[in-house]
Amino acid sequence: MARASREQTEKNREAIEQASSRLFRERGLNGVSVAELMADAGLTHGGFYGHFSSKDALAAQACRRAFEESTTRWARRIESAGDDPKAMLVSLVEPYLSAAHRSHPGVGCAAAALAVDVAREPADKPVRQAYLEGFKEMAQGMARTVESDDPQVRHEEALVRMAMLIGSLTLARATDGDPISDEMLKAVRTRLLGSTT
Amino acid sequence: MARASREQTEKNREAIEQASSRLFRERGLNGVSVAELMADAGLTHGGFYGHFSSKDALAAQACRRAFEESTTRWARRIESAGDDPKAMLVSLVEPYLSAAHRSHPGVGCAAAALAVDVAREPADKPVRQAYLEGFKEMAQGMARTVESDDPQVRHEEALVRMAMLIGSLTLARATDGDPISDEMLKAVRTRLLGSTT
DNA sequence: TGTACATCAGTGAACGCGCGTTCACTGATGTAC
DNA sequence: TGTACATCAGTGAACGCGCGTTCACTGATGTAC
Repeated sequence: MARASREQTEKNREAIEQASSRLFRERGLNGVSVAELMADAGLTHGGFYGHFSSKDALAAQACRRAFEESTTRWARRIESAGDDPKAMLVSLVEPYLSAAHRSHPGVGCAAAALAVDVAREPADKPVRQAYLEGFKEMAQGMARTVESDDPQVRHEEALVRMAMLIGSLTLARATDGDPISDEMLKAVRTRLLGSTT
Repeated sequence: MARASREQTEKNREAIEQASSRLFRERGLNGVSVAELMADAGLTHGGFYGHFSSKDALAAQACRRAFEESTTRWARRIESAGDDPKAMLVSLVEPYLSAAHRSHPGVGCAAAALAVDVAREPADKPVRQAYLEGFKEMAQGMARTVESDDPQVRHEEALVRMAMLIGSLTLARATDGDPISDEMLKAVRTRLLGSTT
């Protein structure tokens, strides 16, 4: 295989970003090598630097993409729930605190999967800015589910709910295999949605 | 330097565990090399395997030690607060959601610092069991601060609070440098302690 | 539309480097008498 | 208590390996006429 068509080149870049977005969430920013990412995209490692200037640059792009997935999914769910804040909240929380989400971090919430990795990156790494923007957008989505006319109240409540969701999911993943993992998801689901849901 | 005395050997092992407990929390289980750990303890890397059978074995031991720090601290604070559940809760939450805790993960909560790393480890790695036991002990401490006679209620509420604390701290670390980081800590503090505190 | 050729996306070997782990060695410690 | 020597904690070089990145090369793609 030699020179690829413009169309194919674009597809390849797409494949690299998609593979990275998934694998970084599954194994962490330092848990996947460039060679693995490229192999997962069906390419060899040498071509990587034709698409990205460095692994750090890709990390930022993959982070952006992972958040796009998450925010788009949330926006769709919020739309489907109509104008009912409670229904919106249910549509976000139910899938978030599910066993399926716990066991598939690669296609799950970027804010939860990448939080600790990003926290350990130096302040000047591009991935931090990408995370910050993505997280703010998710929090804005969550704010739409808060029943209040006060934007400040909505903002604060949204942050509390984000902390609960991400904390719960992260802890459920770390304790997966033990009953307390399910208990963790259930306790927060009940707290956010009420015991009847 | 040749053979060390029994006393010195014990001190060295202690130093390795302490360095690991701190550095693993700061940089993650895969973010520190054996050589760095040993250098931090004032030793050269070759002697490592006289103390531990593998880096994995040390990771489990360091995890246990980090949790011991955290649970001991919590137990001390709970004792100091007397029999007042509200005072107990304040004594745990105030320092937890502080800027100091955010900026010093190496001496901070093990459950928050290691959660994502542990979640990515295979089920059979010894560090997972160490995390699980440590987390359960912290949750039991938190359960003592819940005002209820029903153990089930205390357990569930403790899990919700753990999720809020760990989620909030983790997100505050990932967004450090932006105003939303402080807002995150403050929102959860207010929610847990009330606005007057 | 057909031909000649410059471009450049992807390949795979290679770079220096740091990793976890092993091991021959050193010499002070601990022990046997 | 003093002496002779076996033990073994720590050293530092070395192991095979995989990392991020570079680069000479290939040959189909895209373009100029």
